[in-house]
Amino acid sequence: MEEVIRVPKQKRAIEKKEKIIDAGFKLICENGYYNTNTAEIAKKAGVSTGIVYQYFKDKYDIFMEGLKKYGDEIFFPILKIDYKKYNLNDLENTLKDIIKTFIKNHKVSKTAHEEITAMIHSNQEVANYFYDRELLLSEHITNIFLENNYKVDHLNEKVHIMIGMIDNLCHEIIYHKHDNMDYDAMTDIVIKNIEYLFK
Amino acid sequence: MEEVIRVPKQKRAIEKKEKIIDAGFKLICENGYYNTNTAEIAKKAGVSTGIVYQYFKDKYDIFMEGLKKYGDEIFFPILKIDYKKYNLNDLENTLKDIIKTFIKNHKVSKTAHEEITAMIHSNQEVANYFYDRELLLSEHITNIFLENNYKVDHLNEKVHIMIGMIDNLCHEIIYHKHDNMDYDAMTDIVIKNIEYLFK
Amino acid sequence: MEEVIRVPKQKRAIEKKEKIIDAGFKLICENGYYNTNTAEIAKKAGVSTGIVYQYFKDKYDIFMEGLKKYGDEIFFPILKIDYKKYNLNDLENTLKDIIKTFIKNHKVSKTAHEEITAMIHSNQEVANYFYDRELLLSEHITNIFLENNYKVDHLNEKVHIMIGMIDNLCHEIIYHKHDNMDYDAMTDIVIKNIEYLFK
Amino acid sequence: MEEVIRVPKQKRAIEKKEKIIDAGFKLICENGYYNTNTAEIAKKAGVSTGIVYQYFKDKYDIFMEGLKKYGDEIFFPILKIDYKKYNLNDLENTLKDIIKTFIKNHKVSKTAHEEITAMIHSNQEVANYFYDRELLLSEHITNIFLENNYKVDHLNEKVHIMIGMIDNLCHEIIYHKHDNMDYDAMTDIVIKNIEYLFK
DNA sequence: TATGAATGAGTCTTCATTCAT
DNA sequence: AATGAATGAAGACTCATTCAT
Repeated sequence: MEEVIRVPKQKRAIEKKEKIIDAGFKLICENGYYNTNTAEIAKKAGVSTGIVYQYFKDKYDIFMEGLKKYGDEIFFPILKIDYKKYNLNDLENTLKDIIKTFIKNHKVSKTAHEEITAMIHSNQEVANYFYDRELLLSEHITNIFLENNYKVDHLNEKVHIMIGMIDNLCHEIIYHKHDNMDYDAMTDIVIKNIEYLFK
Repeated sequence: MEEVIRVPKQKRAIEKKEKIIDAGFKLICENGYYNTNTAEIAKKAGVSTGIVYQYFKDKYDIFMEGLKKYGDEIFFPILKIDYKKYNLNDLENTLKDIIKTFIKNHKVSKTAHEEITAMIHSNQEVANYFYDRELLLSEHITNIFLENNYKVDHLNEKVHIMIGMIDNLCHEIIYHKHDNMDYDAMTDIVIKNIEYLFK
Repeated sequence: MEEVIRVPKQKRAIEKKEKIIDAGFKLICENGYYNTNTAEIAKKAGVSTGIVYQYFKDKYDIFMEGLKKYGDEIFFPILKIDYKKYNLNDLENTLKDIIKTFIKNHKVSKTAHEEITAMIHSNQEVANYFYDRELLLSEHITNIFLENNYKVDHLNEKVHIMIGMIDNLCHEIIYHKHDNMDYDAMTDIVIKNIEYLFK
Repeated sequence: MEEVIRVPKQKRAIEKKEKIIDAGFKLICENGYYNTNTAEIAKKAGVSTGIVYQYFKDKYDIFMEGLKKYGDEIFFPILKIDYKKYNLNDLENTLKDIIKTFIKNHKVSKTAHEEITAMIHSNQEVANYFYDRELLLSEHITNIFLENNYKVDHLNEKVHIMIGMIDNLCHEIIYHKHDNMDYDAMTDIVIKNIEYLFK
């Protein structure tokens, strides 16, 4: 019976913790770690400053839990893609699809990534996170090719180059800071290049 | 009475200002803006904390002057290259040369860049600096091609793609975090790809 | 609406209150008032933090009730001794007995006393408690002598001196921090001195 | 030349540091470590909160420096006495002199001691301080006797007992909480007892 | 009654900036 | 011009106490 009564309490507590993570991580991603203080986080989460420290060791802990919770989704959404759905016989459309996926979460990801990047140097845990995921991303994409019987030399290297190209392209498309750029053309060029890469 | 930021005219004064910029910018690039305090900067510069504010409006100003002074050298050394020296008939060696130039300053540049990137979002001036230089870099490289009578469609886009590829390649080579990568092969692949791009 | 401190009447409630007093007073005696927090007390007592404030006005109240409950037992166990049992014709053995009694509870008492003493200055109630008990202790011991027809001048003063000597002796014996001390000899000397005192 | 100019600055800085120690240690001795906050200390010292941390690592450091500076003077003034001045042939007057010395600084000492005692348990450094001084005090008094060719058994033990008696006596005299006490008589009794002790 | 989540005032400490000298 | 001591606002974190359930 006690169990039954306690459950909603736990649920509420969990929800509150989630709210703090969400608020904290969002603020940090938007404004940076040092431009975000615990009072703001608490306020945005709709809680008092005190409760924050009931759920988290310190401010850094909030951030780290946010990174664990949303990191993949924000920075590496492509990891969630089921590569079995791809048919690399139609590489062009596959790439277009991947590019679309990249773009979809790229905007928030890029800002967040840049606000956070500085922490990679001062904090090993953050550095490890990104290192691990980049490795996974490479492996993941490589697997897509392997599954589709793409047999090329230096697959690892080529995948890495490809990811970089797509990443740059997406960044460019999203921010399109350069008004003398034709993004459709750019996309085509990138795709052609990748096709050349894996020929 | 309005505070007056002194413009040093005497040699010693100028040297002092330079020392502060050098010390401050170096520390910020290495450890980040928020992990560097003015006392450290003054100490490393060999001056008193008070004098800092005779030459600079605030801590941010030190950083900004450092960026103006060293930014190009660190982040965009390639802008300093005389493109007339290149002969694009030998594109391969030209690219190898460019890659070498990138790599040379890339290491310090990359750490610095990552420590600083976060400031792009909170500060328009920093954002503008990088935006302007990226534009210049594109133009600069584009000019190398134009000077060498490379006439291709979408030159701007291709140059941008090329710069991205080189940038990624250099980053990978310098940090070579991935032990399953063959960097020589990777370099060759990138060069081949760029050649394909401009064919 | 005024807060009401509940006076527990049901057995379970009374037990709960006792548990809180016991846990709280013990922790405070061991670690000090400011090094003990209510969460710890509640946890050690096996109750929720909230319930504490149903039985006690505040943290200080817990301590004070603990002092009232255990103070005599810990700090003044000698007050519980039935002085009729003593035969001061055999002063030596009587003193040895008293010393033994002192020592028995001295260890816990001394730590507790030292952790608590600071509160004497900031709180009149605590000060009064110790003042009253010291008085009682003097009276009590004095009575032992009176009952045994010890008629000496300045009995009050002598009793006070005696208590001090015994207290110091016990403290020394228990902590025996000084390795150049012969505690048996010391005890003998003290007893001799007290005998001299009441001759 | 620089040296010459710098000296007064250093002097002022040292004075300020002293002021903080004095204010901090006094407040802590009077009100206790946990009842004294850095803002109060700074205010009483006539400085800003910030400067405190230029001179001291933390609040505890202020206390500890105060203990080192004033500890002996407050808690063990007798250590400063030149024991060569004593002639133990006239033990009575010597003791009266010692008692006077004890009493002089006893009042502040006792309050301070009690406020501080709690820290002995949580902090080894404080514990060591008092342990060392008590040892020194014993040695010091013992030396007075040795210098005066007092040859008795168990000198250490007797000295310890004597110090305890004097300490208690002084405490009683200063606070004279017990209105049924004749302090002159008590002093005489104590002196007689000590004489008996060393006979 | 009982729970334990929640509150928010209070504390220590840091650091960009100012000021007396 | 130069020093470095001084300022004080701001931030992270704690904890006695209250409150919704």
